[in-house]
Amino acid sequence: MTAHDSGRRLGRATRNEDRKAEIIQAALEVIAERGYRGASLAAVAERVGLTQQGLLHYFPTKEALLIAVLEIRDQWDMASAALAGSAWPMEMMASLVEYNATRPGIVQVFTVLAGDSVTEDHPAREYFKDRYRWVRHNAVESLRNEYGDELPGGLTPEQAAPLLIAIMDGLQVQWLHDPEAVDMPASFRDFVKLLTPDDLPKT
Amino acid sequence: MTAHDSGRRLGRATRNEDRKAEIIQAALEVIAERGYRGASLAAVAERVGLTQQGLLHYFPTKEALLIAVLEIRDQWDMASAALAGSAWPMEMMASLVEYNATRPGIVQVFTVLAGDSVTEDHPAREYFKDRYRWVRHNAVESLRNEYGDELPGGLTPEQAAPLLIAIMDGLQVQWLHDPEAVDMPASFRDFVKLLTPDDLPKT
DNA sequence: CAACCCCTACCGATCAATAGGTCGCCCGGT
DNA sequence: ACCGGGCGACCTATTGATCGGTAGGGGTTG
Repeated sequence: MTAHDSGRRLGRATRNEDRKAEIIQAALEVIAERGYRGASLAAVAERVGLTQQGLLHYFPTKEALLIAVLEIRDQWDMASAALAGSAWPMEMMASLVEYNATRPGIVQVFTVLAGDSVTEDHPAREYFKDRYRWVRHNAVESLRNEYGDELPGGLTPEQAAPLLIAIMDGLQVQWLHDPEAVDMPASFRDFVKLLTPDDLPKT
Repeated sequence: MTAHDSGRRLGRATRNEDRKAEIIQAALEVIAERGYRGASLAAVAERVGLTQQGLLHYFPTKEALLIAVLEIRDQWDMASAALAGSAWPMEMMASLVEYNATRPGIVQVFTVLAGDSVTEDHPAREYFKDRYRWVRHNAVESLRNEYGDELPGGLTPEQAAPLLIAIMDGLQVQWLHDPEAVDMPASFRDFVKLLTPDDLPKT
C-alpha cells in the first residue's frame, strides 16, 4: 500500500511479496505432484524452508494459497492476452502448446486442478467455470479473426471454440499420462489443419 | 469355487459378489463427489450401511477398492466393444456421448480420476496409461473403418485418433463445469463433421 | 432332532499418521 | 521500543488400517 518506494530500500513490503511468490511457486510444484487435496501445507512450507505455521503467516488458510495460485495463472493469461490483443492467432496457440510441452509441471497443476475442481464444494469450482467461459469466448474471437465465419464442416466459430479448448485439455491429459505415445504439439497442429479451410493449398 | 450351484440356493458366494457390487457402486458415487483422495472408506461404507471395518472385509485396502472400480469400467468397455466388434462407428460414439450426458456421475468419476491419476505414485496411473493406449488404438481402427486412410486436412487415422479421444475428454471437463454453456453431444457431433470428408454433401 | 462346529460377515476398540489451524513467544532490523 | 517474520507447542479431526472378537446360517454327525 505505501507507495513511497523511493530509495533503493526494497521495502519490507517487497520482501513480503517475494516470499509469497516463492511460496506460490512451491505450491505449484506440490499441487502438480499430489493434487490440491493431497498437497499438504507442510509439504509446501518445507520446500521454501519454512514450517507449516510460518507458511500460514503469509496465507492464512490453505484455500487462500490455492486462490493465490489460481490468480497467478490469471496474470499469465492476462499478460499473454495483452501481447496478442485478445485475439490469439492459431500460430501463437500452437507455440504456446509447444512451450507447455516443455513444462510438464505447470501443465500438470492445472490438469489436476481442473479435474479436482469438478468435485463437490471445491474452492476452485467457480474459478474454472469462469475461466472456461472466458477462454471459450476468447477462442471464438480468435477463430473468427483467423478463418471468418465459415469453418470446415460448416461450423461456426462458436461451435469450434469448445472443440479447440477440449483439444488442448484433452491432449494434455493423454500427454501427461504417456508423453512418448502422444506428441502434444504435433497433434495440436493436426487439429489446426482440420480447422483450416482446404481451398487454400498453403504453398 | 464349489461349482455345484445346482439348486436355487444362490450360494453365499453370490451374496458376496452382490455386496461387492453394491460397494463398488457406492464408491463410484463418493469418488465422483470427492475424488479418490477425498473419498474416505467410511463415507463409502456408510452409503452401503456398513462400518469402515466392514468394508475392509470385502476390499482389504482402499487401493483394492479403487482397482475394483476401474475394473468395472473395463467390463463396460469390453461389453460395448463386443457389441461393436472392436470398431465403433462414429454414430455409436456419438450416442455414447449422448448417453454420458445423461449420467454426470459416471462421467465425473473418470474425469476426476483421470486428472487425479497424473499425480505421483497414484495407484491408477498405470491403468490410465494403458487405457489410453488401448482406446487410441481402438479409435484408429474405427476411424480407418469409417473414413479410410485419408481424412480431412490430410490426416491419417493415427493422427486423428488422439484428437478424437482428446475431444471426448476435453468436452467432458467443460461440460461438467458448466453443463448449460456446453452442449457436449452437439459439440461432439460438430467434431465428427470436421472429420467427415466434405466431398460427399450428405443428401 | 439335537449337538456340534465352522466359516462368513461384520463390528468395537484402538492405533499411528497426518491434516489444517490457533496461540503465544521470540528474534532481529529500524 | 516496536513490529513484521517466523517458530514451538499444542489441539482436534480424520484418515487408512489392525486385531480380536461375535452372531448366525449350514452342514455334519450321532
